[in-house]
Formats: sequence, C-alpha cells, structure tokens
Amino acid sequence: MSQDKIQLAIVDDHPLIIQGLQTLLQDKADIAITGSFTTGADFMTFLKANTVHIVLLDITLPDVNGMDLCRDIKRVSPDTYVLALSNHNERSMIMQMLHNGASGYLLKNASGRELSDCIDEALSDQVTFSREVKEIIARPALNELKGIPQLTKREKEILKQIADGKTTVVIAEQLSLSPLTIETHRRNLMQKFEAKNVAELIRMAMQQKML
Amino acid sequence: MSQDKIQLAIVDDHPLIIQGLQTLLQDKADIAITGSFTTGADFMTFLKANTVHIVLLDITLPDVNGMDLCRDIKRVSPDTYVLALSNHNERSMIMQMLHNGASGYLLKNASGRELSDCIDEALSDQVTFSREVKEIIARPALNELKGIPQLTKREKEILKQIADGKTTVVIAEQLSLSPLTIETHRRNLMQKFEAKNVAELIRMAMQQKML
DNA sequence: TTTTTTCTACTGGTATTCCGGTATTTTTTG
DNA sequence: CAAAAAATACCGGAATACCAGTAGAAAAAA
Repeated sequence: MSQDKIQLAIVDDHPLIIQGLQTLLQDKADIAITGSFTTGADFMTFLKANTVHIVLLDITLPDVNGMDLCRDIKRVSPDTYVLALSNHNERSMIMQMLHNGASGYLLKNASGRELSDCIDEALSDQVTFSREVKEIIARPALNELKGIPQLTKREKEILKQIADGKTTVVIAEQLSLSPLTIETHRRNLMQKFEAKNVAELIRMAMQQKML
Repeated sequence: MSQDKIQLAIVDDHPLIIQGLQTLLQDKADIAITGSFTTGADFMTFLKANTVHIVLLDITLPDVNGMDLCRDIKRVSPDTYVLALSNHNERSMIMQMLHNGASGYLLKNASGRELSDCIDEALSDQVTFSREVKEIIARPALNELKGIPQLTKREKEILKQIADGKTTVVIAEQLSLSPLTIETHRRNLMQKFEAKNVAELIRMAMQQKML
C-alpha cells in the first residue's frame, strides 16, 4: 500500500490557480490529484468520505475563513497535511494558520519549484514555508522596530471603540473603568502611532491594518 | 498572413497564474503563447522587438504599477490589446485601466470560460469584462444611493488634511480660509458619513476607500 | 521570584471639537 | 436665466480631546 500514490486535494476559489497547480503537479509521479474544490464546504464533504494525504488550501474562500477550515480539517482527519496558500503576508495570519494545525504556508507568488519542495517537506512531516514567508517569520522584532507599533490587548480594544466614534466617557462606562484610564490608553495609542490627534490615530491604525 | 496564430503574452508575477493561463489557453487552436513575463520591464523589452496581439496583464507587478505599464504598452504598440487581470475590484481601478487603454478587465477569480470569451471579444476590438466586473461597473449611482456619500472637491481636500492630523486652524491657514469655514466643511463631512466625531469620520472614509 | 510590562488612576489646565443655528457669495446645472 | 448646489463665513456655548506629568496594582516575562 505504501507504493500507492499520495492523494492530494486542492481548495481554491480561483480556477486559474487550480489549473496552475494541477499542471504543475502533473510532473510529480508519486502524487495523484484526488479532487479540487472551490468552497470549504465542498471539500469537507469530500474529506469525510475519502482519504486525503495533503491539501493545498487557499485561506481566503468565499464560504468559510481559512483558520476555521484548517481546524476542521485537522479535527476530521488529523493525519492530513494542510499547506496554506495565500496572498496575505501578515505575520499574524501565518501564525494563526500554524496554530490551527497547518504544516506550512506559501504565498501565491511562490514558484513551482518552491511549491513542489514544500509538498515534499510537508509529506515528510516537516513544517515548511516559501522563501518570502521564511523572511517574514525571520524578522520578528524588525517590524516593530521599524514603525509598526505593538498594541496591548486593552489598547486594541479601546482603539476599536474610538474608531467607532465612542467618546472617552462612553468607553469608560462600557468597560467599567475610569474615564481617566481610557484617556491614558488613548494617549498611549497616539504616542505609539505618533499621531497628533484621534483623526490621525485612526488613519494610521487603518493604514497599518490594525483596524 | 491572417491565418497565422494570434500572438499572446502573459505578464504576471505569480508563476501559478501563468501556469494556469497557459494550460487554459492550450485548447485554443488559434492562439500561440509567445511569451510569459514576471516583470513589466521584461515584457516591455520583449514588446519592442516582437509582435504581440494581445497581452494578459496583471496590474500588481513588483516593478511597475499596472496603469503606467498599460499606457507604455499602448504607446509602444498601439494595436496590442491589453486585458487587465487583477484581484482589485475597486471601481476606480477599473476605470483607470480603461482610461489608460486597456481593452478589458478581469478579476482573477474569473472562470476559464470567461477568460476565453474575453480574449475573443478583445480580439474583435470590443471592450470586455468578467461577470463580477460588469456588476461593479453597472451600479454607478446605486452605490451612492446606498450609503456611500458623494464628496465635493473641497470636502475631499479637507478630509485628507483632517486625516493627516491637522486642526481646523491649521487647515484654514493653509487654504487661506476662515477656520469657521473649515469647521462647516468638517461638520458637513461628518453628517454625510453619519459620524459622531472625527475618529468615526476617518474610519468611515477609509472603509469607503475615500482615503 | 524578581523584573518588566500592562493596566489602572489621578491633578490641573489648554486646545479643539462639536452643536444648533443662520446667511451671503460663487459656481454649477437644468 | 433661474434654481440648485457648493463654498464661504459667523455666534455662543457645551463637550471632548489633548498635554505634562505622576504613580500604585496587577499581570506577564525573565
């Protein structure tokens, strides 16, 4: 049985990507593409009735988000390797996918060679990344040193409320805290983003995709 | 000479997409893929020495932006049809590409069938879009009626300055206007966006991609 | 268990925004 | 040209944000 082909599935809502992956993987003699799917639900149905050794998973699907789907896959079939495919190069996204059981993370601009290597590595139970992703992971503090501020949990919470148009007093009431505390947080936020006032704060935060 | 194959080029920095396009277009007997490129510069070099009837152009390339590249292509080779391929579904982006000479605009989640149709249409000198893009173009006023406010020139100008953290007085000085005027504009902006304060105003504006 | 970070809270004062109006002039559009 | 829209400008006052500090308690990291 061990000489049977590896069963590989593709989940991606871009037909072009599916097409490209299929063509690329044709060359690999030991791999059989057992199915391709454009929604998470479709794939989950398939997975419950079939063996899938490895799945190439686009984490931005129309029906479900990649994190949840990944977790579901590992729950239904813990031995299936999940390779995340994505355009998102944010650190947090990568980390979340790994946390949810993914074996690796590739950006969609990865070369065919990289993809092929990553599949091999994943199948031999290694965690694997495309070149660009490795770079992102490599520099943890570098980003923080270079402008993008790190926010605490409370700060993120309060930032959202401010962006929502809530005043210091209202936020304080909602969180059962002193307005003075909220103000301190607001000021710390402004300092972190080097913003002169809330208007700039919100702009900065949104540009940095903190909102 | 008219029974010669159509020369088609692909410009995209995602190898997977190139792969997918190539596979897809294999079926079309009258089309020859004359080259695929991952940077705008590479393609321009090629274009200057070769005939290209139609180019599938990813408008988010690492080296140059799609608008400029499209304009350059049409300048060097006015008879080359440019089909823009993109993930961006913003109206303004579509319009800009058309304005710069593109024959059509496809989202990357278009099906192979759509792509094929669009190529045929472009080659017969029609302007062509994938289904989703058509929808975006179709509703011009619909958006405006449904929440997204129309801003006047002045309002846009002042909105930008507010987002930049400038106060009423500073903006007034810069525009040689009374602070009271700026305040009126700010208030009108907040009313249009149904925002309670500047924080919410900026969030709304950015979400609506007015900033 | 120290040390550091985060969260909490304060004083006292200034600057700015925000509100509810009103109104003239200029520009655009039917 | 007349009507509508946009840009300009004003008053007075209440609410809120912003500044420059300081500091204890709780939680997280070393």
